[in-house]
Amino acid sequence: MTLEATHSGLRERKRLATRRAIELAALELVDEKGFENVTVDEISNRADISPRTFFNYFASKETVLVGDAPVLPNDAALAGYLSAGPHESVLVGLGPIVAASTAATSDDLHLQKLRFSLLKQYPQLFTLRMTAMRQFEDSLTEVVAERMLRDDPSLAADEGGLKNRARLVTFVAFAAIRHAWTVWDGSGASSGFGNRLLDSFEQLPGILSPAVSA
Amino acid sequence: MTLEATHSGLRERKRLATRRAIELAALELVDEKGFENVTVDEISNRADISPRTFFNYFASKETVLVGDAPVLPNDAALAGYLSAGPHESVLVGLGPIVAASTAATSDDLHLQKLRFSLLKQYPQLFTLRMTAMRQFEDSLTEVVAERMLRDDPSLAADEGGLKNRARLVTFVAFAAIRHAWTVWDGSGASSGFGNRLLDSFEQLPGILSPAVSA
DNA sequence: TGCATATTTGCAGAGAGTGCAATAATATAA
DNA sequence: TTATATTATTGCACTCTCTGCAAATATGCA
Repeated sequence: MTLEATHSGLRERKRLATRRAIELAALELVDEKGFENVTVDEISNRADISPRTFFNYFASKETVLVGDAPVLPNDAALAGYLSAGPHESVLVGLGPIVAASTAATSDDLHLQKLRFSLLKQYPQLFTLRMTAMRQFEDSLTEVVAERMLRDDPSLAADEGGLKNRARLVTFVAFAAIRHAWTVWDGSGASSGFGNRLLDSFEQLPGILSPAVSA
Repeated sequence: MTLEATHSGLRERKRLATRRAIELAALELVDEKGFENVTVDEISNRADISPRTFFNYFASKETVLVGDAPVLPNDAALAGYLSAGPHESVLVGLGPIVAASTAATSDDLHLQKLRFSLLKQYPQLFTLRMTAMRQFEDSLTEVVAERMLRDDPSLAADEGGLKNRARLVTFVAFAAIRHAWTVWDGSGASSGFGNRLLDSFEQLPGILSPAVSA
């Protein structure tokens, strides 16, 4: 139910098909020839549209490659996180939520793999994707803040402090996401990315411990 | 002692002056009119050089704005971190090193403030700067790995695991850097950025600890 | 069918960025 | 100082990205 997806007239379907054709053409071409050796004209040719139409769908040659940012699911996992109580880590508990968010992609497997490979290969694209995630980051920060508030209602007294603390948690969560990306070897698709993600989250408390458990 | 800085003939000094003039012109213009309303031609005009020369100094309109990435200092602080021993946190101890690295800028205060303001205002620029920090990130990861090895020589058995662990530590350190940036209000220059940075690092244990102090 | 609305396309043009060759400035050695 | 080598600056032509606008085309709906 993506706003207009239920309508699904001929127009809608054609638009989606065109969008997908452009993405596919772009990803394949860059995979074949390298980012800097591919022009928008070529992409448009392969996708059977005019160059002008390309820019009706995507703002730039980069944005067509990075894909949509994840969206926070409004489901049971989220509710569970919010009410987990003060004995569960505010940080590690974020793992399953992030995993659920990133799993909900409209891409098929082929596109996903191409994207992943390109994001690893071109830091500029990876970084652009991270920028695109800012909104997701903000939603996450709000969720964390609410969870903290539920765990300890007295935090409401210092709203600014709460927000800052929540932001730090979110940033660290994104560090875990980056880590999962970096470590996940495309070939080792043996274990899905979701598991890899949870793994990185669970490693987080441990990076402190060499000093603590001494 | 930056490779050729000791030479300091007329040529070197002119080059530096030109570089600085371009940076200043670019930062001021973007501050005055907004990023998208400034052209390379305008920047070149104000800096009294030809547009072609602009691209001899900087690869793009963006790179002139973000400044150079920090470099790891090879000093006492670094040596202290490496030999701090297993009872000091591998993560929090990174704070002073990062603070020292970011403090060593060739920018004067005016440029620094303009840059900071623009990086906050334009996410694309902030992201570009983060990309530029990748090399610094790699150096940091190596330092962390060596420190871990000194703390526990048995880790040498699993080289891949060590590297991954060190990477996670570095990524989390960068989360702290981002946090410091986000929280630091330019106006509140009352406490320098260095202190703000240390503050964020010291908040990390409170977030990573398995459970709150319940 | 006929009308309203959305999509595609071509075209002209601004701006970013590059390669190349000419020119100017600086360094160096006699 | 002068001749010569090296490096920096510049102009020019060119490719590519991206935008505004208006004409043409396709779809939705009564």
